[in-house]
Amino acid sequence: MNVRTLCLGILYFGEATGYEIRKTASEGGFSHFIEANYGSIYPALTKLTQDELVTMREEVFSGKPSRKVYALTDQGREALKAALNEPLRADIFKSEFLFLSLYADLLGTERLTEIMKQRRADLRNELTRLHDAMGQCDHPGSNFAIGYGIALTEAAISYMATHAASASGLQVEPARAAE
Amino acid sequence: MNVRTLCLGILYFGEATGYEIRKTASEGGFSHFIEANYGSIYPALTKLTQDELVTMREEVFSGKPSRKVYALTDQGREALKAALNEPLRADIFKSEFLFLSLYADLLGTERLTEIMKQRRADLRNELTRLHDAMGQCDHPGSNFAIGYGIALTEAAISYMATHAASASGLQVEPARAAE
DNA sequence: TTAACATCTATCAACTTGATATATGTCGCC
DNA sequence: GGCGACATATATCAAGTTGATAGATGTTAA
Repeated sequence: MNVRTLCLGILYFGEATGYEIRKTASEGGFSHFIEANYGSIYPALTKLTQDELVTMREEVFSGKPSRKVYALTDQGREALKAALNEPLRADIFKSEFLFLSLYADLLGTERLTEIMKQRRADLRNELTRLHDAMGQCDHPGSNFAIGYGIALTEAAISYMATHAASASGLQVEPARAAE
Repeated sequence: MNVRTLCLGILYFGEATGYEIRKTASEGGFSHFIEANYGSIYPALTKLTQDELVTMREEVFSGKPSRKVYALTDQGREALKAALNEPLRADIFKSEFLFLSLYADLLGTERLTEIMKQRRADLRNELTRLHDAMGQCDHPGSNFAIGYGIALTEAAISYMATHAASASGLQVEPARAAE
């Protein structure tokens, strides 16, 4: 899925500026499965405007930078529908953390401990963020997506907890804590 | 993390061709958290050879296409260590499936049912693949990474199972199956 | 008042993706 | 034997994305 479809999808929920689209994608309730940067969003919005899938309205204020508010057209709504009926692509998951874990023997206990601690903190924060997002939202589709995120984050936290011993010393046999 | 570091990391476990590196990254036991294509691997290997972080040995066979076997140098091993001590980047997760779930009301029951069914099948396959990978491997770091994948895949399967009712008709209130 | 942070636009080099092309070997099957 | 499908192995490239940066202004807290 490309950023153009992503923009259409976010604009489906209401008009927005490029800045707001990025915020929704990268920091909002959906940020656990979406990502987009300015460098792809702004060109996408320009292209979508040209193709008349969105409209652009510039709000100009004296002595303030203007904002460009984009909104979905009927054509845009159809294009979104069409895109949603394309063959579904597989999820993408990339984890530098897991990559690092492969090289535990190169890392040293201190670095390893720090990484594991950081990861546990990150997961807890993510879980809080997701619970907040769930609380602020009663749209069924969104709840399904956020719930999925919560389920996976909880599983990750649980895995980290049960593997903490082997995690801080991966070179040691796992799951044989105290012999 | 860039593809150069990824190549160094894979070559740490032994020499390989570009083809094999891609296979390890995209289909091997680590493919649930790593990804790389020829278009990034081949340029990366060329650069790494120039920088003397890897060596290249060309195996020529008469009447067979030659293969270029790459191996880590001592400098390369140091470069890998250095890269592993860089600040850790956040995981990346992108899911077209979850994105789609946001627009359940645009989709129609049939398409939605098909997607959910497909996803359950994909998750089961992924779990099998991970269990196989776990069985073929007794390196502690790898087991930790694969175990993490198994834990999250199981959580996803479980979530799909408990939310199947609301999933095939997201426009309906979730978690109120049989009233 | 001053620094930090938020809103909003936009750009761009470097990198990655995804598809494709080329050549040959191997395996199963009728 | 021959045929098609798949595996090994190289490589390229347009199009798209990332990640960092720049610039202008507003707001908030110390």
